[in-house]
Amino acid sequence: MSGAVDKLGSVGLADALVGQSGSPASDGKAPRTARGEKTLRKILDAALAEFGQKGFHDSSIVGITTRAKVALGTFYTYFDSKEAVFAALVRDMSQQVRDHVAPDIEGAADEIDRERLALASYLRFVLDHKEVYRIIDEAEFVDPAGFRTHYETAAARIAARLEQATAKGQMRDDGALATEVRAWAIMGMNVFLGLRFGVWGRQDPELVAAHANDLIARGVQP
Amino acid sequence: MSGAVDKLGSVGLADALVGQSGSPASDGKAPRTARGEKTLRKILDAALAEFGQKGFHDSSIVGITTRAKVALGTFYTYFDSKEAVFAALVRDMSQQVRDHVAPDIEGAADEIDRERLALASYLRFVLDHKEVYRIIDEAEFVDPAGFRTHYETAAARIAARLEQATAKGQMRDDGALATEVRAWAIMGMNVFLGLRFGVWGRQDPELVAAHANDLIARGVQP
DNA sequence: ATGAAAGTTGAACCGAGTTTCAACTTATGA
DNA sequence: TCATAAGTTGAAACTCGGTTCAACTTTCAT
Repeated sequence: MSGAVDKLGSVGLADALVGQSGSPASDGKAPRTARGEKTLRKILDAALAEFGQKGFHDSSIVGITTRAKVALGTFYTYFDSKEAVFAALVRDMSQQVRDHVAPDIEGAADEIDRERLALASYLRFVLDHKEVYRIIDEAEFVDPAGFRTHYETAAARIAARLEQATAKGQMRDDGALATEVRAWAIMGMNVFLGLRFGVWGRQDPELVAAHANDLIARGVQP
Repeated sequence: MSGAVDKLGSVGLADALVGQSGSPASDGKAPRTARGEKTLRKILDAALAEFGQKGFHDSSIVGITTRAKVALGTFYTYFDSKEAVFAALVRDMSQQVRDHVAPDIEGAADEIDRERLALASYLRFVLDHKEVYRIIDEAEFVDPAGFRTHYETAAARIAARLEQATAKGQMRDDGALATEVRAWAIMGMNVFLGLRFGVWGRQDPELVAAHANDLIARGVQP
């Protein structure tokens, strides 16, 4: 619930700044020593907590540096602005979700059941990382590019799995548009079930995922 | 695209302030004359445009009053704060969506097809009122109560329709949880398809709705 | 017609929070 | 060991936009 980055097993600190491909906003901000690396991690942890609890608007740099137990000015050694930390965080969190779900969907009986495992895994993740859910959602307004990338990437992953299902004859082939519609539909489903049964209320992830998967597999027909 | 409130056929101006049941934030702010009513409408129209284009953070009261062509101080005759207009707008927009969809789903062949009509109608709405989509989304952070009410109400409406479907033997009865899961799943689907094929891209609503409804009705099975 | 109520105006106030910066401390490697 | 680079500090400058308010104008009921 407290949601420190290291709790989630943060991947690549410098990466959060520099991004997977190319530079984000500015360079020369990456830490050059182990000491700096540690400070950067403290700031990211603090930012996650601050933004997750108060949202972007009500969060402040002072709030972040206080939590991180560093001086105000230190913040600007690693980030150009409030928006910049947020963007770094979005990239990081987006990666977290991916890395959490990936191993959980490996041993799937069939391609459709894989989606059930994915949803269950995602729901479990939301259940103990509500802050992450919130931050990604708020990215729609604070870091639109990061937001869009996050969802387009996720949709592409789902679509790829659906292609697999089609190839294996486990899914009806209704053309490319159908596949994309299904991918986005499944993603929207997952996100809203996360909101309803992970953030606003609590419910057994396996149960919810089972019902949802039933919908995907057979629809609602009697 | 410009999205004036009157373009949407705004319902109850005073209602937007006072809310359907009870008072929102403050009273004594409702206009008492036709002149005041007109000014309030101008401000709400301007606020919709401003928030829709720039988002809450980058919007300003000055921006709103300039668009509305009224003095800065006039704003405070009708609203207590920036948050207050936003909340009023959310209530209003939430109503708009409902009122737009309702008539479109009346002549439905069967209960499941009703969901197709609902989605198609919603997609059409999003297509020419992107601002509304954005404002409701941003409500998650600016007016959480309004946001939650909007989606819980919408989910309840979908669930009620699904009950109907079950009663008529057009839907499998898998218990109460299944119904709620389905309702939220369908809602999430609709929202994300709106984002993908209405806000970010454009696509024939009827086509998208047909594919999505197919998923709901029969699932993806071969 | 006239006075009170409703509505309008915009300059000025105000607080809050971001960002800068020059002095200072710690680490590193030659 | 010493010089240089990296990192840290926090007070103060700066910005910006929300909010207030007292004077002024319009409307409307009597």
